[in-house]
Amino acid sequence: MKRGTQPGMVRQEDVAARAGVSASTVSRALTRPEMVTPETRRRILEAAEALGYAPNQLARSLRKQGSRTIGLIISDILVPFHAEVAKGVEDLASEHGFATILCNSGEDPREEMRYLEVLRGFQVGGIIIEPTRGTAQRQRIEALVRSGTRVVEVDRISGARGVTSVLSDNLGGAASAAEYLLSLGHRSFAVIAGDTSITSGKERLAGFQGSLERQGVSLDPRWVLSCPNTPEGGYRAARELFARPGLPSALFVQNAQMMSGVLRAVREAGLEIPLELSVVCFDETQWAALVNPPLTVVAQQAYELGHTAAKIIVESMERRGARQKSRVVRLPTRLIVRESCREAQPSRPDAPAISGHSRAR
Amino acid sequence: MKRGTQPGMVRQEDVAARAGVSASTVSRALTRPEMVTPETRRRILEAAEALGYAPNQLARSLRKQGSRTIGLIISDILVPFHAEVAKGVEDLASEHGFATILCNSGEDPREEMRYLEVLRGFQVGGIIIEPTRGTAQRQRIEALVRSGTRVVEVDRISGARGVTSVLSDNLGGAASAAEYLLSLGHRSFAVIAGDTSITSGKERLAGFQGSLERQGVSLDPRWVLSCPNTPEGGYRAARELFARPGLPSALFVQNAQMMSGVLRAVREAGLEIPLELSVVCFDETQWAALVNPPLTVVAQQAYELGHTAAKIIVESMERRGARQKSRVVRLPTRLIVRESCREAQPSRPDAPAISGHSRAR
DNA sequence: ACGTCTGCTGCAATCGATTGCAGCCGTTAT
DNA sequence: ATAACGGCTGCAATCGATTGCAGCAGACGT
Repeated sequence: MKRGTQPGMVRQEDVAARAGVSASTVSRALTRPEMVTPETRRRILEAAEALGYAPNQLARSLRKQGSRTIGLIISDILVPFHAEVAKGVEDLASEHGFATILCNSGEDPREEMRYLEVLRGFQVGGIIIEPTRGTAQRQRIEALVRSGTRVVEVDRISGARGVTSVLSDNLGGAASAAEYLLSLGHRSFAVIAGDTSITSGKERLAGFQGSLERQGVSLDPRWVLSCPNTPEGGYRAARELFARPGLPSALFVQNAQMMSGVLRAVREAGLEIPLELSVVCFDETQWAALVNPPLTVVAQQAYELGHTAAKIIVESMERRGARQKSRVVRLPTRLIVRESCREAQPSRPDAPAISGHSRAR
Repeated sequence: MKRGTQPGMVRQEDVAARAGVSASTVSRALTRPEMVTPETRRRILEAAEALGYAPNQLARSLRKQGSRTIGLIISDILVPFHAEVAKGVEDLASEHGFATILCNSGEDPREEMRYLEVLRGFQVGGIIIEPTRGTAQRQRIEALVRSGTRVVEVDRISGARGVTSVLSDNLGGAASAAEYLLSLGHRSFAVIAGDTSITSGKERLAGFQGSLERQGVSLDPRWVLSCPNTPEGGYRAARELFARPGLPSALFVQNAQMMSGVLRAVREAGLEIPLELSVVCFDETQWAALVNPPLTVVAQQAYELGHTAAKIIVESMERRGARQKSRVVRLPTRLIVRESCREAQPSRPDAPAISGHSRAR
């Protein structure tokens, strides 16, 4: 009767009964084979197989004080960059027998805090998070770390002390874009910077600007636009830029989400890339090579970002003694040159307002 | 000393001590407020807050015989369609206080079986799976369902009895593509069908072909190519088609992954779309409107697919009495007309082999 | 032949939250 | 005044796997 309520529930004890041993022995046969006579072990495995036994991870984790689980908090799995990070995490996790709990914070600090709490409740072995700006979360993260939870940040830095971060060399990546444009002769630039309150945005802007300045070229702040990191944000920013007189000859877009919006604006404005405007953007995507013209981009190693973060957590769990010390891992970026930039025209007297020719269908 | 090992671990008992009650009362204050005096409850909540208490979900789930968790098995989170499904699942789950465990099967039946087992071990409340072909998995799924685990299939059908499936109206979607092309006057067609051993591929092909036949047009099987559901697969299939003489005037590509490969082949072959070839593909993507020309596609409600599947599981858990009966939910598709098709030329004497002009950069 | 050691197994406590049952106290009806 | 009742709380068992400790058998040495 009692058994009937959960027909599928097979416990170690059931396996033990069938194999004629005690539950302890079953446990040992499964987790520490060397402690059990081969013959006994064989009988137990056979019984387990016959009954379709699967160990109850909840009970195991409860006893072991920690589950083989990694919590992943990202802003939005629909953004290909995040999906790649997630894949990297999941691959490494599953390779080591860990499960991945996926949480979409939607860039909302309150959701992020809630998830942090939820994951703690699940006794996860570690948390990988892409932190939003905000001191409340930073403090929460610090508290978690102090209480012994392993936390690794990806893509951004919250500023919390004692946390390891894995991210791209945003400075270097943006600088390589700047250098490339400079080498083509460009001297006037616009930047669609996106959300500069998060570290990645800040770093990319600083990298781009710094590289220019090292070459004695200054970036006019009126041509640097902040906006939400979304296609819509990019679209609006681009529209605003294109509506102004004296458009610079080159544009740097700080991520691919915004870039897709920029392309829409480009199309609507009837601008010719790279004829009238050279463009480089951060992030490689499936479609960067498919659009017209193929885009020159700064590629991040998104998969490796996630993979590395997960590896740090798993390794710190395996050798459980050593307390992880915090550090920052930077993964290099790579400039992929395609066809969205061309040499700056020697010296147009002064940049004429872009012509208003009708959209080229 | 013992306490010192896990400094962050606060238990109900600790909260109870601080509030001057027993652990049972703490439990009730948290989960069944009406059973506790308001004043007591207030003291308990205060103590919990002060100590930073978070309930141990593992212990709770162990006792309750089931966790508020949904397992999601998909082939690859990098495919935008799957990411959207995942987002739909995660959104609904988190709305109801469920966590989502993400598993990438990589389309590998053995991985899929392994994950099924892992998820059972986690005592998940339900499993959402995108099943690969194969009888072994079908049987495993049937066994799971018999043993009381809630399983919902998305996007595809494994054939397992007793399972609810949520998928797109592939037949209707493909038919709408066919009808549209027919209405433009096309009479000769090629299809890049992808993997026709999985139900979605099979259904789309059947829908396309069926629609043609109802109009008295037949589909020449030599112009129907199977291939892996990947960009590379689409690329190779397209190359093969383009190398043959007598290319039909319209092409149907059965998903977006393959479509991105097809575009590459189109570019390399120097084909003009829609001038020399009209194209429709299944799946809406971020980039469908960005490429040249913007693609006419059959859009699926991917997010809703995941959302609906998760809802079925959550609802069946809430009213735990009722055993879910299996059913099939079909979500409609929508044809989005852009610019990748044009009217068929009245009557070219006979389709000339495509010209081999050099690649237009 | 006896003691000792090694290797395997079982017993029982444990992880933290939940819940049936019983006890306690104050209130109300008779 | 006493009985009955209802509301709130605590006790202790429970979920399933793990593990320190002890027991037991067989091997080996002397």
